[in-house]
Amino acid sequence: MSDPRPTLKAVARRAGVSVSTASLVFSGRGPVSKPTADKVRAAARDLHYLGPDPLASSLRRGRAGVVAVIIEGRLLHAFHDPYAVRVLDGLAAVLDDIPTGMLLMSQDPARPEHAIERLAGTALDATVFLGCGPAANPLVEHLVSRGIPIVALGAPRGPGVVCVDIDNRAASRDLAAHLRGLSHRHLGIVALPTPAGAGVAPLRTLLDSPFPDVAERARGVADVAGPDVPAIVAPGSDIEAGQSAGATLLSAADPPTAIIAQSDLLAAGVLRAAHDLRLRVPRDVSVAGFDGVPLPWWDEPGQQLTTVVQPGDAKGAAAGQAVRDLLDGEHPADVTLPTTLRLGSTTAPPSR
Amino acid sequence: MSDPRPTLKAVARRAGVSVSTASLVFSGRGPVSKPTADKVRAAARDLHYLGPDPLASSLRRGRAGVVAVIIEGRLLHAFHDPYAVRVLDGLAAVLDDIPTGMLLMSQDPARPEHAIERLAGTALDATVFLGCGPAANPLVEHLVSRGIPIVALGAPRGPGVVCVDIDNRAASRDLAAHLRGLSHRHLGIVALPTPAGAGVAPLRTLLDSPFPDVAERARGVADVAGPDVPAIVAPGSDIEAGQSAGATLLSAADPPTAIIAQSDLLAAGVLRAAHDLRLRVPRDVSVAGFDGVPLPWWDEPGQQLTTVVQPGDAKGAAAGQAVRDLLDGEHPADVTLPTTLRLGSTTAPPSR
DNA sequence: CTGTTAGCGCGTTCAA
DNA sequence: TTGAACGCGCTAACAG
Repeated sequence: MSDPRPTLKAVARRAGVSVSTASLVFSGRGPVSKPTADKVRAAARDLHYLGPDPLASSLRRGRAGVVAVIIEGRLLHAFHDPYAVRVLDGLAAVLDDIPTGMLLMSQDPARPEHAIERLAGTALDATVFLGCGPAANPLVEHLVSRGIPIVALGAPRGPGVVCVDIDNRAASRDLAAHLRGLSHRHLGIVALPTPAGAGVAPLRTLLDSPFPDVAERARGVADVAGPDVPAIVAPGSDIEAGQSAGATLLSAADPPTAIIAQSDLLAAGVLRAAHDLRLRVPRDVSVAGFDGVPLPWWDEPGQQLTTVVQPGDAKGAAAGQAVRDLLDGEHPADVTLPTTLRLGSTTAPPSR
Repeated sequence: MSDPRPTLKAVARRAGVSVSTASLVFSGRGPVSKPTADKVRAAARDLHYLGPDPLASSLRRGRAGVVAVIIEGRLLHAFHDPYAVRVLDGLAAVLDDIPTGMLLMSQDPARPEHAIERLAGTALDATVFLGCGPAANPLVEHLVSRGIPIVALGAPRGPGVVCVDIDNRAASRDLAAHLRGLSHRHLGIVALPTPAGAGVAPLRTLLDSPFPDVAERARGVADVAGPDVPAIVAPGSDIEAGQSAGATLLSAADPPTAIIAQSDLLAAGVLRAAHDLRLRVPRDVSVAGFDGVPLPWWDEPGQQLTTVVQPGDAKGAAAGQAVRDLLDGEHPADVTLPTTLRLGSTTAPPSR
């Protein structure tokens, strides 16, 4: 049943060669005469040898063939976001060529130390933070002192961390400028969820959020519309969260004529909230998002969300490249990817 | 910068004890006097020793602390499906306790052998197939001969594979019976995507599909409504695919009065197709799905898809338990989880 | 082109 | 309770 796996030594002995020669046959690195190689392969077949033990091989070469992909919070929530999935897909494509696998690790924000313990016992060549977390993370210190390269998609930040991101502030600024250009004077913001937030507050309170994407996107809007724009932190990252936050903003005494949500999923929720309140989009209220993910139930011909399109797959791929370079001993620079403002059908001049 | 990591030996020497003693301190297994233990820990701190090297530790113990999660096709498509994500989340929760990480591996259906090569070079304790694949998979043979335990969620099948699944046939049969009970005589099926399918064909052609979920769900319907029900294989697993398949069925000369889609996402597409054709659901056509995932843009008060609800998280958790048992040397039996038929607002008696 | 010699860093006997 | 020796399975130098 579970007989011990044959070893390279056994194969070598049966083939009448030395272990190192057999090793060369399987790794394909050194020059081996064809007859010898064939003898070794034949012996391997006889013994049902399936190649070098990855564990031993890893120990010897000092490479695990694994990068950890770290996700703040539950997998469930991260992968609910089509944008995160897209990034992961782009990352996978590049890592597959190294070749290196992706080890999924979720970090419970409630007890970040648990993640450290798990990480300490795991063989890793590098780590990729999928982002959406705070700028500071205790994992970083651990990884740095362990000498493990770190690539972050937006967060965390820090020395020793290669950062792949977009210019959140500029993109947000362009979006806000678009709405101002349409002569919207009453904006409203639905921010990505953070543990802190609750209730409507001036945008100013978000400018120093420990979450870089929240803070920078807020700054972009503040650059154009000032720091007093009413903002609400969404209670989650999904459509329902956007719906409830949108409902709050839109039911206010003097409701905004345009709402900027910090993600498309949240924007979709705002659209629903508007619908619930019998408000027409974009006639009664304009809505804009962030990410540029497909919203199949909304993006029909003639119906498309105004949003900042960021290249999820390119972001993943860039992170993969950074990992590759780091593993090659290079020191890749931070990457800032371009975004485009997509003018859809959900923004128009205010009717009042 | 990247100075060599301190070794256990170095720590032991500095503490004035032997390596094995130091080892006991970190593993916490053997009895060590408190003063010695403290000395060792102090030495570790001085040298910035962060615990045993996971690679070396793994080699010695013969455990990698990793299970591979195998996904047919691109990550992008798998994770687009909220159901798959839910399963993964349930799995993660259990594996976290072992503790074991999840290594994501995608298997390109176009060249399954590539996946074997990648697997052969990866240290693994067990594998979990996330399902949605054909019953036969060349990876299985490789894994079995390597002695690596396999848990499958529906597919692949085979000796040496622990299968965690639902009773697809019975669940489907119940669903079909519900529609027949409403006196629907003209059913239509939108099947999960398979490489083979194209165009409308009798249900009979699906009964022997190499994809177990497709075949069994088809059988369930055939049990009730016979093998001549018109069926179409969706060109993908997302909403668009369901929409195009639904459009085809509904534009036929004698369109069905009720459509069963083999997933909720496909059903959502069918709903859209009906909408496009100005058909009211459930007045003009009934629509049912499979999975029971939240469709936030559809599930409003008074609007809920009729579907088979299967417990995604329980399925993931059961798979995790099976992995745990297998790693403990036990031989867990196959698991069949219960489903429930949820009668929503998308099915009603036909009006013609 | 092939074989010999050294480890990679750690866990686990077993004897003291 | 501690320590010395051995080996997990493989690969990178070097020598021949």
